[in-house]
Amino acid sequence: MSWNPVYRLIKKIPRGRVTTYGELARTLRLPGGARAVGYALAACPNGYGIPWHRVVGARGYLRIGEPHRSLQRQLLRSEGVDLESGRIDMTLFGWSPLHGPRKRPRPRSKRIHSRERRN
DNA sequence: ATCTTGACTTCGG
DNA sequence: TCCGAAGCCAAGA
Repeated sequence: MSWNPVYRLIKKIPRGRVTTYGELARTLRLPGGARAVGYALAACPNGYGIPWHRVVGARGYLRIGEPHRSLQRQLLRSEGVDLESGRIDMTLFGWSPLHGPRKRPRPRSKRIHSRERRN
């Protein structure tokens, strides 16, 4: 079970961070794509310390149905992941197995044109 | 073999 | 940014 590459990778997700089904699928190059990850998680065993709750949809929504959904909310909240808006801000809490924490986009400034290019 | 369903993502309007 | 449609794949019925 926990020798499953999907689970192994999920174990690497840091506390307070989340990643997506698609990201995991891409990383592992799963032919089945994102859905395959969903299937793996549906069969996810308990008691192996697999932080299944840190896997969310590409847009920061929880894809699992009740009653597990509530548990996932609670677990994420306990780690400091903000869900108040109904979805997770991936620019803040997203994490990639390959690239680590997702880079926060530079605040869109209004005065871009007056900026001389550097580098 | 066909159809449905789901812990999905991307694209176009 | 929001929403529906389409693409996608494995499992069950």
